Order: sequence, then structure tokens, then C-alpha cells
Amino acid sequence: MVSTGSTNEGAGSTNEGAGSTNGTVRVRMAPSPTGSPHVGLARTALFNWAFARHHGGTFVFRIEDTDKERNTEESYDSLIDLMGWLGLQWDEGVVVGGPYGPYRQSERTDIYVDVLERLRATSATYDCYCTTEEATARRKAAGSKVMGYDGFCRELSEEQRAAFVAEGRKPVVRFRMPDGEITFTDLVRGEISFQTEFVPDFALCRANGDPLYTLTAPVDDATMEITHVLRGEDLLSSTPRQIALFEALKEIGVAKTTPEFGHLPYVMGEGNKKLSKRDPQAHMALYREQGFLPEGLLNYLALLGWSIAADRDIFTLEEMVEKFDIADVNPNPARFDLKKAEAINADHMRMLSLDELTHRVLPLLKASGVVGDPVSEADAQLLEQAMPLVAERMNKLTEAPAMLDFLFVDETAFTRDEADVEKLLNEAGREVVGASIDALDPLTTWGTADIEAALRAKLIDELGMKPRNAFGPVRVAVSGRRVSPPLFESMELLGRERSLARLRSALD
RNA sequence: GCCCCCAUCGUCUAGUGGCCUAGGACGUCGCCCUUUCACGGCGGUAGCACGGGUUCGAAUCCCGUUGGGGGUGCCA
Repeated sequence: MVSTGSTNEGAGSTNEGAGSTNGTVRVRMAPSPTGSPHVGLARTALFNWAFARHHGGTFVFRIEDTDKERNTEESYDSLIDLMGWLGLQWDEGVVVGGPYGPYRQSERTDIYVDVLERLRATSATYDCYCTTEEATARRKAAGSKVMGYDGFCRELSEEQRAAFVAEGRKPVVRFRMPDGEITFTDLVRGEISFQTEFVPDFALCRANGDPLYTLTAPVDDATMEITHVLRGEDLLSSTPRQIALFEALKEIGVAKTTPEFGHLPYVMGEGNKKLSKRDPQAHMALYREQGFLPEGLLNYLALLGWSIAADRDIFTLEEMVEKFDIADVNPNPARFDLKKAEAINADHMRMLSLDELTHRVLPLLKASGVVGDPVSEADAQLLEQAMPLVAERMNKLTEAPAMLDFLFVDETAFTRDEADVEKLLNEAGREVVGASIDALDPLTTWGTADIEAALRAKLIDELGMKPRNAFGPVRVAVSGRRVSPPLFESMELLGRERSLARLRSALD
């Protein structure tokens, strides 16, 4: 019987329920570079990062690229890019290096080969010559309820072995699961037990000698001295195998201790399925493209399984670090709700200073040609004046170009929304615009208050119109749209000449 | 099939035996503010899956049922 205690291993516990964190905390995130990064991965990264920061520990970023068939360099790059965008800095790992490197499993083959040889010298493993089909057929024939490998090669005689070799078979190295029960205390779920009769012996490497994840993950966690493994719930059922392997790794001196495990709940998509890579909502790149703030997205992701307080949803990463406790993580799977993510993001947008918001929005304004690159002095000034008008109207960064565009575009390129023109610049609307020109033309000063006063006097007081009906046509004439930043302020920024020109051109 | 995990408003959650006639947020509905759209403010809507225990007392503990999810690879 193998039993790995955690919080109740005597003096090792703290009063925070985070397991034995009295030593140095070392956590890692270890993605496989396949496909584009997933929101579940980002959430796992965030929780690991927050856990490390909260405990003053080390956050390691390692790459699990043992599957040559599926890994791509492009995916690796996007992983690095994503982490940079999110601002989750790692202390040790790929790119930055560190004392336990290298941090890409594809560069650690020597280590795995060595450990594998040493493991083979013990009774913890055995060479297995069976094909998957053979094992499955035997299980079926025996009427076994358990699937997976049946242990056929556990006690092979020399004759049997020789016969397999003579057939030209190459063996995989299989780990021999011990009998009995494996119990561990999951950091988010509490005590979990597995009877090892339901955990079949598993392969540590391919027949060609390539190491598999089943070997590399525990070996890396051991040699990198990872203390806490926080990962997705999908790995929960492989935990008993890893714990058993850790025992063997300790025997041969590769591991000092077994880390503690905590399994984070799934992030679900539409319906009741785990968010899959096929689901467009699953990809982090999407949110960046849509104009989410990294801190807004991260705040939302934190809410998927954790909460800072009973009556609070909005917080900064610093606040999360201060309060984060793995024991508070909710084990329930959580559905990703775009609407709420956007709402949380919008709150973060409003937390930004005007300068900061301008800074964030500028690349998008350049990319869409609203301002030049580099930005002219005049545009920079106009932008500074315009940002207060749109700041609290934006929920995502990508909304900025369309909101500001009409202030920057020159008269020849200025266009109006056709549907809005049709609706508001009809016969009646054109009369309103004409009256507006009459009211504004005589103005000698062109401030927001002057413009508003003149327009109100003419359209509301004199013509008796409702504000809503009065300003709509003017808005379309000047901004090109029915929906725009505040009208009078916009006209001030646009200036007398351009404003009047647009009113006049609306009558053409 | 077998193993494991999970179970509070539509969604994310607070709740660790009495503070709960269950709190917050998103959504949604109504109202207010208002030059459009937003923002902001006010109010409404809606939930402890079910059945047994334990207890003076259960959303909270235990057992079972049901439902959902995951695993069951020479993928990770």
C-alpha cells in the first residue's frame, strides 16, 4: 500500500490549507505546444502564477514536447507570446533559463534515457512485448471490466522473451503498478483514493525508445523539485500512476519527495462539454483580437473557480496574489460566459487612466489608419481631447477606431452610414440640418456650450422639437452615424469649418 | 461497461451546522438620468437536484439515488 499524505504529514502543515508550504514553493506550468493556446491553459497558468506569488515561490514554465508528431514551433511561439501578453512572468523556464534546465522536454532526452535505464534495473518496471490489440483482446476474452493493459508481460520467462524477440518485437518499458490503494489529499478536492487494480500498468516509453509523458512529467517535476502540481482535472486519473512512479524515483534517488497535487475544475463551453479546441471560444487569441484587456480577461478567468470575496468580482492581479489560497478553489466545472467576461473587461477599461487607455488603444488606431504612424502632433492633440468623450463608452479596445474615426478623417474621405442617413436625413431631417446651419453660422465663438445653446434655442425653443428628434439628424450629418460620442463636444473638436461643411454636405 | 470527479438563481459564485425568510455579479425585465449610444442610479426576476439519515437545529455532515463531466493510449 502506497499512501502519500500531504497536509497531515505532521509538522508540515500551515494554517492556510495550502499543504506544506513551509519550504520553498515551486510550481510549474507545462503545456504541450499543440494548436493555439486554450483558455483552460491560461486559467491554469494564472492559478499557478498566483499561487507562486502568494507564497513567494518560484513559477516555472516548461514545455512538454515529447510528441514529435503533434508539436509545432508555431504553437510554441504562440505560447510564449500569450504569456507575455497576459503579463504572467515566469521565474524559470524556457527563454529565461534557470538552474534546472533545459526546460523543453525535447532537449532533455538524455535525462529520460538515463532514468529509464535505472528504472529498468529495478522491479518497478518490466519490458512488455504486447501490442495494444493483443491486450485488449485478452481483456475482452477474460470478460474483464477493466480496460487497458492486463499485465501479461509482468512475469515473462526467458523462453517467452526470447520468442518475442525472435519475432522481431521491440519492447516498451512498462511501469508495474503496486497492489493496494493509493490515497492522496488533493489541494482542491480533499482526499481521493484509487484501488490500483483499476489502474493498469502503463508505458513509460515507446518501443523505439522515445520517452512518453507518463515518464517525463514526473521526472521533470522530480528533478526540477516541483512542490505543488496544479493542473487540469483531466489529469486527475493519472495521478495515482504518478504517485506510484514517484515512489520508484525516490528509490533510485531521482526524486526527493512527492509533490502535492491540486486539480483545477474544467472550463466548459456551450452545452455541457469541456471547452474543446474545436470551439472558437476556446482560443485565447480570439480575446486578444477582440480587444480584451489582459487584466480584464485574467480577472474573469480567476472567477472561474475562485472568488476574492462574497460581494466582489472586480480586482487586480496584485489583490489576487494577496488573497489567493488554493484551498478556496471551487471544484465545480465552470462555464465560460462571454457576456460576463466582457462586463468584467469593461470595468477594467474604466479603471484605466485616460493616458493609459490612450496608450492601449493607439496601436489599433494606427492599424486601422485613424491616425498615422508615427502620430502627427495635431492628431495627438486631437486624440487627447477626444479620449474623454469615448473612454467610458468603450467595453473593448477594438471599439475605439469606429468611435473616433469621424473626428480624424478628412472631408473627402468622410462617409455616412447609409441606413442612418436614410432614416434620419429624410426631408424632415434635412430641414433640421438647414435650421442648424442658420443657428450656428453666426456664432463667433465655437465652444461646446455655445454650440449647444445655439442649437437648443433654434431647434428646441423656436421649432419646438424634442431633443431626441432635433439632434439626431445633426448627429448623422456631423458624425456620420446615429450613435456617436456626445454631439456638441464632438463639434467643438471638429471645429467650426469642418462642422459646418459636414452640415452643408448633408444637404447635397 | 469499469474507475474517478462534481452537484446553490439561466451563468459565475458567497456560504465550512444556528448570522440564510440563502448574499453578490453577469444576463434579463422595469424605472430614473439623458443630445444618440454608453456610463451611472434604483427596483424586480430567478436557486440549495431528489430521498433517507445524524442533530435541539442542515444549503452546510453521512449514505443512497438521479443527473452531469472526465478517464479508461506505445496522446498530453
